[in-house]
Amino acid sequence: MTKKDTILEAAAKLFSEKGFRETPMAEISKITGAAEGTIFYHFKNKEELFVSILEDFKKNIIEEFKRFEAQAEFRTGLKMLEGIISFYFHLAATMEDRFLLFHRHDLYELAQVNPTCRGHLEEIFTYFLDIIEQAVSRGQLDGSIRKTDTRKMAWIIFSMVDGLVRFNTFRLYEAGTLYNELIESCRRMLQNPLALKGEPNA
Amino acid sequence: MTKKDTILEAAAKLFSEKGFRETPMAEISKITGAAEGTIFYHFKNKEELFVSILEDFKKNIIEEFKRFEAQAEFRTGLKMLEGIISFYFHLAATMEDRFLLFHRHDLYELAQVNPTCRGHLEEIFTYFLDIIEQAVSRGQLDGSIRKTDTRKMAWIIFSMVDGLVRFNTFRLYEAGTLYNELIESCRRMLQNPLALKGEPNA
DNA sequence: CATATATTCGACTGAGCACTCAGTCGAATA
DNA sequence: TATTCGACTGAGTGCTCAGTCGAATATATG
Repeated sequence: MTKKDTILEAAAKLFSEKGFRETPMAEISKITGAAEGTIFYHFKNKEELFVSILEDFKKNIIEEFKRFEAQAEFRTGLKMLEGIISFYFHLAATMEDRFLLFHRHDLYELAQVNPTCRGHLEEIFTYFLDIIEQAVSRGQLDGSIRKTDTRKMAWIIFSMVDGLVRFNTFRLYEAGTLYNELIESCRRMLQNPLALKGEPNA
Repeated sequence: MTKKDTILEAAAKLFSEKGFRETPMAEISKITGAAEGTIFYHFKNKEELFVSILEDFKKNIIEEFKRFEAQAEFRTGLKMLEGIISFYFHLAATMEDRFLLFHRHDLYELAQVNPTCRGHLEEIFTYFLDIIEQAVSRGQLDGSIRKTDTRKMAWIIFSMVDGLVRFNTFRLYEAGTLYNELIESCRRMLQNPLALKGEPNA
């Protein structure tokens, strides 16, 4: 691992745990053993370092989901949606620190002034919304999901799922215990009443 | 309005817009016309000022909801829940800056080290969850809502609603356009299938 | 009116911080 | 052997900012 990567990794951890503003460059330097100058040699400034981390997160998370999509097979769109939600929970647990970063306000603030940052953030959102929407569309075709505006439905589902992950991240509630209820609620929200007989969910 | 109130008001606005760390005391001083020393005369330190603002927000929002509860009347628990969601959206729009504060990470960070702050935050959450839970319980009694764990259901609903408000606050999506879809989704999520004939929702 | 108390003022302090820059060093290349 | 390169160093710089302090002014009280 190069020194640059070491810095990137340590900074990601610190920014996640303590926040962007609250992490002095001196601390990154101390932890990595790299001199402060070295950090600025690799990254123009603190902001660019942050954006690099976000870019990595984006790449990682999309890659993970691509792998998941390629490997998994679902009988219906509804099942696919359940799989996506489940995988989102799984990722949030295994990449907990990165999700903390993703849920921090720093990011949304920076996105308002830094176009590169905004670009990455939007790509992440768009990606999630797209695959949710894709599952909903498929469900509408195969009859497992009722007819609605797919994009709007995607927003609502994403809001619900990500909201619970956030509560979990902030230790306000143990989201895992809500998982079954969440899936059940989604089913009822989406299910095509006509399909009840033909496609049991048990 | 006393000088203290002027400071409180201006600080709330600035903390909401720019964040806690990003708002220097000097700016609060400049805007209010109060000297920096005056601010520290009324509030021990910056943190205490922030917590005072949170306390005000808590009082205001709970008061608003109390007024709403007292005035509104609902035929069923499900209708009551729809009313609550609607009112939450309404409040988020009219008290937009305070909600921004409520959705900022600053708050959750401070809550982890400052017990008073944590206390207020938990009271706010508890209050919202309680009234949602109350509506769900009532719905279960009158048959408009299916049987589930009421507390878990409250978390899911709150997560969904607050998540959309947050997207709106951060200008990621115009939450208003999702309102109808949201209500419809909630209905389906909660509705007691047995009650469909007896209690039409139109 | 005198005295005490509450409030307000703003210059000042010192710590913290992002970022700079002149220079080191080891490896590659001429 | 001489020269160039570029990763790396860390003391130094200038600025921002929360919080202090002593003086000034308003308000209340006897």
